[in-house]
Amino acid sequence: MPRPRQPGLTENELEVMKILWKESPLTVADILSQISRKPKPAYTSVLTLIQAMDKKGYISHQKDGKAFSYSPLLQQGKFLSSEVKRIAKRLFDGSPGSLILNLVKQEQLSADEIAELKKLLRDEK
Amino acid sequence: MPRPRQPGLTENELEVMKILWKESPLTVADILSQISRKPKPAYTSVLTLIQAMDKKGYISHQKDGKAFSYSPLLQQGKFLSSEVKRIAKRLFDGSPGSLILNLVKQEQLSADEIAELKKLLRDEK
DNA sequence: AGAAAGCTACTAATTAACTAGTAGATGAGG
DNA sequence: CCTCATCTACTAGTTAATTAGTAGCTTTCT
Repeated sequence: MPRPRQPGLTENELEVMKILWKESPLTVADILSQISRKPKPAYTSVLTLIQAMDKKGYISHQKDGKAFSYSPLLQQGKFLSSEVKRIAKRLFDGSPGSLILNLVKQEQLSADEIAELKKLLRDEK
Repeated sequence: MPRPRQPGLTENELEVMKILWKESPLTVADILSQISRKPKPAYTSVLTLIQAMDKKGYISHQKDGKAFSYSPLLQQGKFLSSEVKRIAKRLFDGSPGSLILNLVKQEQLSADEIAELKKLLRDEK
């Protein structure tokens, strides 16, 4: 039996999506220029990655002059939601509360974040 | 260039660690009997996985009668902390606050969890 | 139109992760 | 002590993910 497909996005795929979420459509060259990972991958490596993402339905392409330009299909908000839910399930057996408590305990939050959190909790009640 | 090693634990590795965190030391047969994934993997598949985890330093082994018994070396608390930190960085560029806010917004927490969160936030201040 | 520049498609190689069989070692029981 | 059950070690095959080169097509510019 085979290696199972990674749920969600791989690291490289996420890097591309983050770039496209900021601005789109972009060509492969545009995306490559914004990739900070080092060593910077070859043009064709990014192309191959992007073609795979296209095939998986994460992005779409349209002809734009000489090159293809790509746009995100997977929405950032939806991805974050599903990912956060998946993490909670994976690590805390589906209890988002446990995840949150763990986070609050170990991280020091900014005053602004604490204030906003308190406000959210008030409304929740 | 190669495929990079997955940071943290893979799904199968995590399943084994969860079992060992509940009770240890355990033999391969013990662990296999507690694996709920279906189809249940072959004995030798679990053995291979466990040997790899041993090599990676996640667990240790000692002779126990005929078979080896395994115990966790990676502590649950440490793993959760590092994992949660990694997720926050990956998804929210290192802002645990953003992760928490996203979680609180989209998940309905139990009354107990809300209470405990409020208490934590009070102390934090 | 012809040449240069750039882009895509195709091919190929590598490693991690996963799966499982076979053979040989080891320990337990009669 | 010998047989039987079980465990380990070794081998091997598969797919996903990643990397990048080469060849050929397409656009653009002169």
